[in-house]
Amino acid sequence: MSETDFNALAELLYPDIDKTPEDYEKIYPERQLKEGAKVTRFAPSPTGYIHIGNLFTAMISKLAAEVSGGVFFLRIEDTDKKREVENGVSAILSGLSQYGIVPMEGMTGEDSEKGAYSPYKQSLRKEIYACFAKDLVRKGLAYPCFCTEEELNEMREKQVQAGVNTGYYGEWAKCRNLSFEEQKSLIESGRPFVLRLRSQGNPENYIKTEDMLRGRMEMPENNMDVVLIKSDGIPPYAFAHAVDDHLMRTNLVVRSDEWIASLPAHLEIFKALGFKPPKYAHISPIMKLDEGNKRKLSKRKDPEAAVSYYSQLGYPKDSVLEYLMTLANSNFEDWRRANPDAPLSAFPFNIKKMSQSGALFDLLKLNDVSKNVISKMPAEEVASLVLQWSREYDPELYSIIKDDEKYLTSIFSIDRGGKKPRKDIAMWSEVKDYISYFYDSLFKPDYNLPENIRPEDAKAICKAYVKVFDATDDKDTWFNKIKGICPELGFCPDVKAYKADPAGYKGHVGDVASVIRLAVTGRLNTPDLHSILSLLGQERAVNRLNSFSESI
RNA sequence: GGCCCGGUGGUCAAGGGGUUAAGACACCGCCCUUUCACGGCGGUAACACGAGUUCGAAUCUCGUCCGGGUCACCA
Repeated sequence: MSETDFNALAELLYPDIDKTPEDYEKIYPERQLKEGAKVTRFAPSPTGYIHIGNLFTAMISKLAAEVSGGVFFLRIEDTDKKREVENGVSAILSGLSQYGIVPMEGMTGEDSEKGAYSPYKQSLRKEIYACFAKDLVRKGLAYPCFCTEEELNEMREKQVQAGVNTGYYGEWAKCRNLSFEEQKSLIESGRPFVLRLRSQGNPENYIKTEDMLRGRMEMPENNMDVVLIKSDGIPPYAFAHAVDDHLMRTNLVVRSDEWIASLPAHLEIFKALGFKPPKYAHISPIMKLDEGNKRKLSKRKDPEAAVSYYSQLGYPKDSVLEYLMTLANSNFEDWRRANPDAPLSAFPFNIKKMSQSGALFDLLKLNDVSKNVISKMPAEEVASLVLQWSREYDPELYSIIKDDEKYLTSIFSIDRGGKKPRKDIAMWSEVKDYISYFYDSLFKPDYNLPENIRPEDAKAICKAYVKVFDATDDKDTWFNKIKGICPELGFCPDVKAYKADPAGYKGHVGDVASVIRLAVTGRLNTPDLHSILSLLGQERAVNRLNSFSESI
């Protein structure tokens, strides 16, 4: 085919496209940013709720932009209408914003956006893609392919039988060498077609490329005549990626490492278009252990893949984010210990320090991180987050706690603050059980007396204690009273003295306290007992002591 | 299967020719302590395997094995 044929073909294929690539270069000029500033994007397809891996990449992209003084934007890749979901953009936006990720530019709602490189939704960029596609046709680097699905399948079968690589390439690429007349008549007859890249690559040649995390990589050149424009006029990922990221002036593409395999094709498309490719950071996906094997978290199979899973269980957003940070940069934990109160954004994130192998998602570690996060929150914040969470996910709990936020706050104030705060709540869904004994409607005790205490003694302890108990006592007075009833009950008020002579007593003051704790809370382990008793107040505490001694 | 990327304790990982091979989570023990938690101290536990280069290899090279990814008009 001659140059004039290419031009004629281009006109035939895209008669309505008047703009040239140069026009778009002017419309979307180079960004004026300082040296080294990274322009990154998060580019999901609106296929439903956001995946924890998506959140991870989004967070990394945002961080990379932030630490370099660059731009992080959101582009929606809605080029596959089959997979699209109603309100997909909103789902993504709300998923992100729940975790404090607000793009600086791009889509802001189902049909709204901000920024000078619009539109940020690929389905709205059809004309732009067509313009660059037309340009490639003109240059002889793209051609229409009229093969049907059946033909393609047939070809693939033959390739499998012949033991060669599958795909549309080389001599298998039937439509690659159609004459202009053939193309013309097929187009004019209305046959559907896709536009393919006329690959110039030879897999015996290797391309060298540099990945931000992996360093040098060598891969065979692409020789696939990949699809640039689908029969519906919309490009698949590869072409849209090249055009959009070039025009939006993205200079760092952070994406999951499953894209590595298609990098040679992407690079060839950039080259064909005359674009300078961005830098790439291919990050490893988050994995899980499934019957002894590692595999990528799957949205379909694994509930913990959806970010909603964590909201439902009530992990605070910072817990998830901090956990993800420990996976992203392993020095994060050291930094956090050194800067316990610094905001996440103060961390000197370094994308190059990211690990190259996929990390197993570790819920235990998440819990630990979360306990730390929650332990640092003021009681007011805990109360308000619990209220917020329960309103959505546990209406029963909400109805019980909603009317007295002050009381709720005092519950969470116990052993909070100071240098050694309690770390025993990892997620809000644990709270109901945790605070149950503070609410009569939740208090369903199952008294299990420790083996070393006889029921008669437990009864005697309650009886004696009720007589001296005063909910308004300060802590010292309170404890002294407990010590005070010890001797008459046969218990030792001093633990050390008891240990020196265990045979001389029924037990020690700790055992007495345990009985009181059990009577009042229904359990053997609780936060500070004095605070609990004060909060419960005289009447409720005494009632519980009495009903305890009746029921054992 | 071809191609690509990986492989340090159970998990996350530092370390890139000489280290007693960090640290965190989990687990265990002790201490503190009216319980639990917190905190402190200590412990169990790792360089996939085999060659090579080298005085010396977790580190460099090759091979093997294992794991992951990818081979669409999906992203």
